[in-house]
Amino acid sequence: MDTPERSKNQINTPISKFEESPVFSFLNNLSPIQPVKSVHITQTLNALSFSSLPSVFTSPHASSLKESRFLRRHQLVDPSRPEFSSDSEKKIDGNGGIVKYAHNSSEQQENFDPGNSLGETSIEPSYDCSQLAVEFVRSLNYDCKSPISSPKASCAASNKGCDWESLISDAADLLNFDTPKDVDSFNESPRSTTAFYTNNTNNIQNMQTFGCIEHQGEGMDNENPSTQPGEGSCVMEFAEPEEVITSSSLNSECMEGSLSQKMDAEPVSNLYRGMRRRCLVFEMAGARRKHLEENSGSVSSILLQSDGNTPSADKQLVPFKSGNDSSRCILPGIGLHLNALATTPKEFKVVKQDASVAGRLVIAPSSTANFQPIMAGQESFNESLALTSTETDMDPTENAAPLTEDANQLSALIANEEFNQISPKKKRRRLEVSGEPEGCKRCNCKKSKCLKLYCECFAAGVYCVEPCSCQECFNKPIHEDTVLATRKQIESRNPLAFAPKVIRSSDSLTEDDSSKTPASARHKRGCNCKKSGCLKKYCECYQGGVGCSINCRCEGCKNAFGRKDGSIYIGTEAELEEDETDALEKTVKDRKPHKTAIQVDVEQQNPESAPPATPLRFGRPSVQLPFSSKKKPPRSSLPSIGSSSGLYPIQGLAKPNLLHPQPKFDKHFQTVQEDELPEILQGNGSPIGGIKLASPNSKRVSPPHCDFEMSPGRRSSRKLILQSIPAFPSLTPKH
DNA sequence: GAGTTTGAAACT
DNA sequence: CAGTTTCAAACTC
Repeated sequence: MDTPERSKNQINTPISKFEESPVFSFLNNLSPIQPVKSVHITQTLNALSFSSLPSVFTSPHASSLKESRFLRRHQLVDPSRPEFSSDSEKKIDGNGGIVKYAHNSSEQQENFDPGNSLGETSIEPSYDCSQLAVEFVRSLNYDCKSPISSPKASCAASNKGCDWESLISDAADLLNFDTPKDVDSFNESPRSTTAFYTNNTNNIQNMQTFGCIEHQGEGMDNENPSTQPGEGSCVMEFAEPEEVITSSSLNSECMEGSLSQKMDAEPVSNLYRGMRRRCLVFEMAGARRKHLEENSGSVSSILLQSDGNTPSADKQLVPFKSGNDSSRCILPGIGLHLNALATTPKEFKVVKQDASVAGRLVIAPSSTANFQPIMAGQESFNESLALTSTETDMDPTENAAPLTEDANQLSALIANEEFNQISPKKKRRRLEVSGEPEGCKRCNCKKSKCLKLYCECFAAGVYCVEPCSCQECFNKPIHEDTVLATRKQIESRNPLAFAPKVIRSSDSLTEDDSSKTPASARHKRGCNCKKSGCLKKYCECYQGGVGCSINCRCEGCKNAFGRKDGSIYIGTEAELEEDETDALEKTVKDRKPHKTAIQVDVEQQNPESAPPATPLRFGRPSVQLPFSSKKKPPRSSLPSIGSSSGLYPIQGLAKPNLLHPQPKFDKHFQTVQEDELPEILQGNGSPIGGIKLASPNSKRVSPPHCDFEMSPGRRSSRKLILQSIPAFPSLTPKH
């Protein structure tokens, strides 16, 4: 797989959905070249794109589901680093949903030999899927506005697609998912979400000619001399694509029409030009497969043809590359997926987003519950965009332009990355200043070797990337074994160690109760702040954009997102003084939130009506308060986080989240599906659950009962939560 | 950019 | 489980 040939192939795939546009022809000429950068290209595929798809299509659930299903690894494009390059491959086991990171290492390469399994198992069918995948990617990209086209990503994925079985088997060893469901889903589902994507631009032409996805694969093979049947194709899994297709009612007519349009839309958005990080994301397809089966529609038939042959393909990991920082956050893509996952009730299993960071590799969470919030904010944002712009996305005219830009911009993007890499800190600051989400994580570890939870990257389940200024870093693909072993060790100590720190109730719950209140989201363990008053990012709750809860042992909590005591702060001694000072703020703030609450209600009632992009949606009402007047908001951005969980009903999609720019919040927002959430969390866990937004004063609407109820006994809830979490373990890889 | 503060993570 | 140490982010200057 890692062979140079493949890399070349990857590069070629620019995909095209430009067929009609003159640009397309131009690209075709160019495409074959860029083998080196191909990696970048592959990376460019963002989870975002995937996430976006669902948004595009009306069914929110589907979207959410998809995200959950995927394990993603994001890689930043780094020409200098082979590791991140196309070489790294992702594999998912059909059975176990096992994910393995393939590295450049010879071993892995051997496993991935293009010639091997690919051709046999899935290639033909895969083509169909590939197109779908491509479309998805494009659509996603378009939504996300990631400059990099899905094609690249697809290519990377596809290159190794041939070896799926072998890969899967290997991967299985590395990562095992406990959840039987996933496995079953994979096995059972005839369809494979994975699609094989041809690298060559020529393929695009073929596709055009054929007009149908089914034919695409063939055409591609024929025309592309360079691409070997097995090798050339890139495997991508799209949980969503299928859904999308079904939802959209893809017709045999097809792919050309709607799909091509979608493809066009993908185009790279200018937005992505910013820094990019490589993120590898592993997604688990299992859940999604189930979903597919259920949805198996006309479209599915098309897709499935290939899949049926290659069940494993579904679980393949897809490398994504986020176009811009936001994208990086993978979580943009990732983030979205994460969010979706959170929103999605049943199907999602675990995804780690490194999410936050676009460019990082996401390590499959050992624990089922692990969703890394990584780009959640961005994702949400993307989704929102997608939702709002679905129509526009479909518009071919727009798409064409972006694509061309992508090609041209690719070099520029790479340059940007390099530039960014140079000074991580500066970069970060820039991003923060600019308001970009921080989804991408960067660490500055000096002693932990990035193998402890001190390391944000490690804690997020992602590999350190160049932007990191860590020393003696072991959190790199090269040391995969070490990383996995360490993770395992840490998890043995604390199964929830890699679980999302912030848990918000899912859609169903949120819609009625919690959703309206910021309280819906809460920190898993709660904070222990003593001096910061939970008003600084030292506080994990605050950092995560959520209010403190019963679980918190903080002193003098003033968390703008919600005090642990509830709306009424009975405060600790010291706070009384502060309260006075805050009084003014409150007066102003309280009203704002109130306003927002109303708006929220409206949205909930008419979720579709409200445009996602509206500023209001960005943040929770409460969120704004904290930063108002006196205190300056945290550097990065205000945590709009909360908005997602509590305020906005997640119905279908977490629209509000999408808009949220902040990375960290997003990151924390790893969502857990309602179903999955322990009852405690859903109900008891968030004291707020019962609270209604309407309360006039409450900047934060906390249920009155909280104050009274907050007895020490309540804190026990924390323990309960932990217990509940174990339910997710299935996701954790077995070793 | 260096130094300080802070609280989580790790250790005892 | 509590106390202490270590660590790196967040923050300040």
